[in-house]
Amino acid sequence: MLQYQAEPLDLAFQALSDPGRRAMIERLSLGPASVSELAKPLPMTLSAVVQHLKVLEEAGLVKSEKVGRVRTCTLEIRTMTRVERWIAERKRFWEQQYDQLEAYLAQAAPKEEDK
Amino acid sequence: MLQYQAEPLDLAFQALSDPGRRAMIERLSLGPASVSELAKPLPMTLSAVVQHLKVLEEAGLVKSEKVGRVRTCTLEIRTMTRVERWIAERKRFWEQQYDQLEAYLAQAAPKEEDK
DNA sequence: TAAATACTTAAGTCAATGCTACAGTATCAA
DNA sequence: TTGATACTGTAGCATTGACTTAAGTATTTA
Repeated sequence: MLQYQAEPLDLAFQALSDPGRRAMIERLSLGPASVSELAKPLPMTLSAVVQHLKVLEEAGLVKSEKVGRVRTCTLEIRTMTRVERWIAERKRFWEQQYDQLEAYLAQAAPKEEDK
Repeated sequence: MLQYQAEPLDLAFQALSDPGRRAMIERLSLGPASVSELAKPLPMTLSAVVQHLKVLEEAGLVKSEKVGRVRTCTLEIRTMTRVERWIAERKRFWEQQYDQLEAYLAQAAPKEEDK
């Protein structure tokens, strides 16, 4: 699947496709948290959470720093924005095309209210 | 991975994580297309494209209809919007929290310009 | 200093993915 | 009716992915 050079968007969408990882992102959108805080509500071992965290960090969606024995994680909002933007752009093209159709229909058979 | 009941967002993010499938979405954002039109620019067999198409349809990102021997595919903009919204909401929470921090800092040590 | 805490790392397992090849099945066109 | 089009469907294969268990390593706390 990702045996070629994976691009940023591949990694981000892939990371967001897992409900556990999305739960972690949801928690982090409320503010920084430690690894065990992220793990607490999830039905899996700490080990698994650490692995999910790695996926999120490699996707650039989360960054973390260790102080003492606690690793604190924070959301990387810029990557979220990049993902949002990709979708917004596709929607924009779609709507443009839709507008063109409307314009065409309007000139072909103008509605009363548009005359 | 998806051995439990997969939710809509799981499927959508998963579908969007593949560059080939994103290319198909990009093409469809410009307007409807047949399966072979979608396949033409992609470095894989038609068979593979059909399989990707199935993933996109199951995620609700694309719908298609067959007329004669041609299957025409169109983008399902509403699912795109749902994905966009999930991200926008996380960003909103994040920014709220950021605003609160700013407000706190402002009352703790007001800057000249804010007095 | 001994015990608890908070991770960290490495196997190992098993299902899910992304392909290709190959063998169809309906249209449509001459 | 013969051939080309435009898919469709399935088997097989190599990778990836999402865990768990088990065995650490630093830091704090008592």
